Amino acid sequence: MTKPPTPSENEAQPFTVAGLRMDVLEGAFSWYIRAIDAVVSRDLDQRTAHLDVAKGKGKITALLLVDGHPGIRPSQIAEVLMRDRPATGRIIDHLVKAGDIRRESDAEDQRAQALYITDKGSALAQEVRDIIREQQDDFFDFIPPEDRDEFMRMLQRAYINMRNKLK
Amino acid sequence: MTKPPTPSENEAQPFTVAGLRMDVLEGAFSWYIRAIDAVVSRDLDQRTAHLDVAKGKGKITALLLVDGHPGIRPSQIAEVLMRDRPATGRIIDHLVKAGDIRRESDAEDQRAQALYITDKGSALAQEVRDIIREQQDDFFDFIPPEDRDEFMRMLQRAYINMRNKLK
DNA sequence: AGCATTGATTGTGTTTTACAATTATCTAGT
DNA sequence: ACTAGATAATTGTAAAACACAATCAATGCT
Repeated sequence: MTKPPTPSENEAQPFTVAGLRMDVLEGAFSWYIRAIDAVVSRDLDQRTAHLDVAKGKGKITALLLVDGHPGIRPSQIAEVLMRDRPATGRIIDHLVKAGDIRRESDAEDQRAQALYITDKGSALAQEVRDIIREQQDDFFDFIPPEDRDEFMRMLQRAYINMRNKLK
Repeated sequence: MTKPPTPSENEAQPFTVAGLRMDVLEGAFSWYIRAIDAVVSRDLDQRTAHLDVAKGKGKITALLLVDGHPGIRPSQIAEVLMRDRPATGRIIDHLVKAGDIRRESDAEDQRAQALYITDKGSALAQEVRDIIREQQDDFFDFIPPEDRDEFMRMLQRAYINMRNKLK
């Protein structure tokens, strides 16, 4: 690939992918967010391929939420996942069929369900947590530990900020 | 959104969504990345709903790449998008039918195509860039300008690091 | 010339995803 | 207490995204 004239007023490193300068993407946060999401998601799919939560768009989150919040309702999970209730219900179906969680009817509200982790699900949750930690160590090893906290705070702030603006 | 049900005992709020403590998600970068991606993507879909590139999973990137790299090949776009060639080909089909780009056959390699922006596409690209900039200003206004560069560098490093590990 | 490689398209089947409609339960107002 | 409206969840369905296999054409290497 020929070396193009470097952009005059742009001092950011014009880094390339497939021989293409990426500065044409307007240096948009959103593009990198999406790309990182794609890589991380695929990698996570591979690492969890042998588990009930494989190919997870929301199964992992649902499992960990139930594990950490006994008696949680499907609608609460839906809100965290930012999915509608039907989609969330099917994720829960899947986990129930696999024997990782169980449904009970909420004592305070007969309409609602209360979800609880099973022994099998609890073991699975622990396994998933280990996998997530491994992935984090592998992918973010270039960030020194003290900067990881900073990065995490930045992501949390972005997430909170965005959620607040949506309503 | 549900009402905040926990102004009772805790003052060091550990960060909740829908009344649920989120620390059960293992403080995983990947979870926040995915959530932010979902919010940003939906918002971008709304902002571009009236354009040819609406509902874009890759159309916007493809358009900007062609605009910034005259003569680019579909396979190069596929590599940036991290999609397979069939998926990329259909995105290009869509943009060609809409009259935003045009195909020519590459002079150096008769198998390959060389893609060029049209006047219509060029105007669209400018419009898209404006929208992206607006979105960035809206969503990341909580980050002071000097920290935005830092955040951006962090994202770029994460992206590069991940891509390198995939090979 | 022969053969493996690369660029691109078409076709197909699976999986997501959102939306509408339905049932059951709760809450509020009269 | 009773009705009206809101909320929790499920089922059904249609549209869209996505990956994989097969095919065809052009290139390059030996």
